[in-house]
Amino acid sequence: MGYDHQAIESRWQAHWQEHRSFEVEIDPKRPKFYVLDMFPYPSGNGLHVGHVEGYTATDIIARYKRMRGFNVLHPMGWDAFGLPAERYAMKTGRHPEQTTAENCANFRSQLQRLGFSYDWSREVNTTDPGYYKWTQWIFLQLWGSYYDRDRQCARPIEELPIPDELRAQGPAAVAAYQDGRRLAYLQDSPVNWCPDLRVVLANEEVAEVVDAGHEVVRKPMKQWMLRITEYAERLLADLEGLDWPPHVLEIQRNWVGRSEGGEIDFGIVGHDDTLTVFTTRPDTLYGATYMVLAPEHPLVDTITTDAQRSAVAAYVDATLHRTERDRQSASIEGIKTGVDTGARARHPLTGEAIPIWIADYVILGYGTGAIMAVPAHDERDHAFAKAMGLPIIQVVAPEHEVDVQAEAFVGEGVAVNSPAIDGLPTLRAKAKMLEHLGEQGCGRTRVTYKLRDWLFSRQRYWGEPFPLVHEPDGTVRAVTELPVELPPMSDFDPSETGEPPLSKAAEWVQMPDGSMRETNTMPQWAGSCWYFLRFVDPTNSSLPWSKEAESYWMPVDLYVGGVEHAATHLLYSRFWQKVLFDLGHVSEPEPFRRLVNQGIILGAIFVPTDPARERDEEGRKRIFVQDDVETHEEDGQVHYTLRATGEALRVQWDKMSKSRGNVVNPDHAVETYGADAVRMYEMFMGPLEQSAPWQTEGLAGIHRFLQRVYRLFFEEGEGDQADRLRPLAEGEGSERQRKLLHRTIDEVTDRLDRMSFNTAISSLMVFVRDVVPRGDDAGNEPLPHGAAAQFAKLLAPLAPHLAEQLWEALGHPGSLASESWPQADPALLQEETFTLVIQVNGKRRGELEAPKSASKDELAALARATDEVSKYLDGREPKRVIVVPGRLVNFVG
RNA sequence: GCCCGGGUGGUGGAACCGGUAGACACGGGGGACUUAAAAUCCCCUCCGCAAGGGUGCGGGUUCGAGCCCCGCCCCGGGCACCA
Repeated sequence: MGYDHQAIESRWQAHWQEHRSFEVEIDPKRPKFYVLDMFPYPSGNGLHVGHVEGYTATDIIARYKRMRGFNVLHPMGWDAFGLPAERYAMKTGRHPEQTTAENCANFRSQLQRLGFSYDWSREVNTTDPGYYKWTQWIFLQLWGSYYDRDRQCARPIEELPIPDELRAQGPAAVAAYQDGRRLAYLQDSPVNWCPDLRVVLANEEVAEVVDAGHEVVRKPMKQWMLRITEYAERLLADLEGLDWPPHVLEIQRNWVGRSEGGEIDFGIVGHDDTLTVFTTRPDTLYGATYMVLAPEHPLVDTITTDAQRSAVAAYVDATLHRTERDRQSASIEGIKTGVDTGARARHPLTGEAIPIWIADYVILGYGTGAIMAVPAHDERDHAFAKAMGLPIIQVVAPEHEVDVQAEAFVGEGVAVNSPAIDGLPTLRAKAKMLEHLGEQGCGRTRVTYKLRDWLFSRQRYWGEPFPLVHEPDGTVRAVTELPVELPPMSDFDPSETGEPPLSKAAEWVQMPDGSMRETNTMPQWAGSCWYFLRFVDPTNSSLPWSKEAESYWMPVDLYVGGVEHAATHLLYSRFWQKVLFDLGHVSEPEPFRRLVNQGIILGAIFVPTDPARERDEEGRKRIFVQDDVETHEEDGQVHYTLRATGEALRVQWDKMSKSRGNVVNPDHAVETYGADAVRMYEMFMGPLEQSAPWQTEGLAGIHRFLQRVYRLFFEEGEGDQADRLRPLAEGEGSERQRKLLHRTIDEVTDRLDRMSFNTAISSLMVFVRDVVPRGDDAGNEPLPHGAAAQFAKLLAPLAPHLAEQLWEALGHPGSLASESWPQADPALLQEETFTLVIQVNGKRRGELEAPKSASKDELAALARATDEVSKYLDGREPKRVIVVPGRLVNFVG
């Protein structure tokens, strides 16, 4: 019969399911290990091999840690709210609830066929009212809190101190005061609106949508915002101490975008208003020759002179209608536009009147939305000054000559033309200037962040409803009865003006008491911001999670997923975790201790070798898939040609995508080669973090290895007879076999600890190759029973089905999953001799077997006596002899 | 432009703390078994006939560099009017 992967795999999958092998409970006596995958959006296309890579890695770790005695939490669920289900529904008329349920079932069975050891009793689904009840509950925690800047933590809104004069103005004033400080608040301001998708987007989402070819414009709308900016400093500081890839830490730091500088107040000629700017270069204040406000800046209206009013209005209007793409490309080309408001600012030190402009290179949301422009020392200001003919004054002098009229000098130097700070180097000049301004009462140090508040409402149907109602008097009230369920609807099209689909559910919106429900829904991130918390206690109906479960299981010890979530999901999750931490709902300020990003699995496409033929008549790229291509070899080189015409092609490895047609579905591979082979191949391709091409030949190679393993244990039965376990030797076998076994145990253990799965597999391959002598000596050292059993255990995390089969055949009842991990005997890892490399002048000239116990002098003497050394020293006495015990001897002469 | 990664055989990749470069596979070549093929097993496979040369290129440190330092080139990713 041979290695029948289908029979073996379905048998053990059924066994695990039947025996609930991977279900876990809190056990304070045992150390816990929480290993988590980024849960998938269950799309209609099903799982692809890219998902499988990350899931296999976590499964190996989960199984390994179980065998090492840890109580392992390894759950899976579905991030099932989102736009695709809704769009699919619009196309086909099938309700998202229906398609989502089907897709989840499909994903689950695909995952089960791969033999992943998830605790399925903990499965969660973000679209389940029993789940999103708690998403809504967390939202109400945010809505019900404010950020106490003195204590640097969130506190219930009831604890917000109300100034006496406000209290005197009555409850409406108090409510407005509170609403202005809640961590969730309504804001009426320009948002990123995508007319194609009819949806508003968070800042983090804009780039992706623009890349997909959609327009994004800025449009004023009333939106729910989350005050993530209050957490900027903590989101930054707490990155310290996380075991995350440096790359992801950098992305997070970039998003938070901390910068230190100062605020400077400018008076406005003829007005009482103060114009405050943020700058990182207060030392260049004397070089400020004009001011720039963001077009949306609230002061624009007040200060614009009548002569300039129409020009300013036109510019503001144009800015609002410019797309993000426009502004991006303008920035790359360095094109600057703007309009003079006619107003003049009073320089705080010189008293000079300098013009105030508006320009869209200044952004309302950053700093104060206004800048002092120092064209001599800022490239953008320089470009603008050149374009508008504004003066450029040098106030920083580097060691070498610079011409600031031609080009901005942005580096450090010594302050010049700056009476208050002349002669000071930049760093000290900055501090001195702020100190000086502080004394005058017109400046202070300040830290700003690029991070903006998080736009949290979407005009979609398939998302969590906000648990809020609007009273007729305009106040907002929380709904205490959760969940607020989505009303059944069949028409989800948002209106062109951006009215959410839920506004059409008239009966649902209208509350009996006359108030109206909020009709926006939450973004897809909401459900994924806290799912790792729900997994610790997924069926709790009275609490989102019990204190006990949370403090036992959290934080996540290992989190594996794609790097595409580095800015969004991870930042948002950390933010929610911190709010929950402040309010005492969780015990840790950071949710994910260790993060690993799996690489992308690449699929093959074929393109013409001839560059002239890369595109067809219509200018489209000509790409072909495996099925179009014929492969043949010549001189050991593989050549590809187009089957139809014989045209020469070359292979190109590209990210798998449906449009390119190079997606590999794991189901087919599982059927042909088996789940164990697919899992092992994905790990054998290379380091987990690295991208690698999917090559069927490699998968077949792993399959062959598993067949070899099978044959190592079993001999084929004759006729209808089942395969039989080979006659095994007692114990761990010969000295050679024992040494090999214990070296393998040692290596595999070390390599799994380092998540170096490809090299762990190579250790197993060496064991299988060498444990039983081949050829004529085959009968001399049969496979020993003890070694076979320990090998089965080593194989278990990587190829769990086959490992179970082997374990059972060795006479062990039950599953191997809860057996203990083998331990290497240190005595057997010690070799008595080693290969001593002999070098002369750093070049390798020979080697010999030397005893481990030999002293440096003895090693040198052994090496000195060899013919090679005499030959290459050619009669000279070595000037120096370097001996590295256990490694080499080098004669320098 | 700035900031992170990374460049090792025909291919995927090994190489711990600066100490035998190319483990383990894929592909290729040769052989055994077979009437034959498949499957399986065995041997060879960085380049070179050899001396020797080889880890993107040029230099440096060192007895010794894939690994450390300096200067480039290329690939991947992130950020990008953030004052």
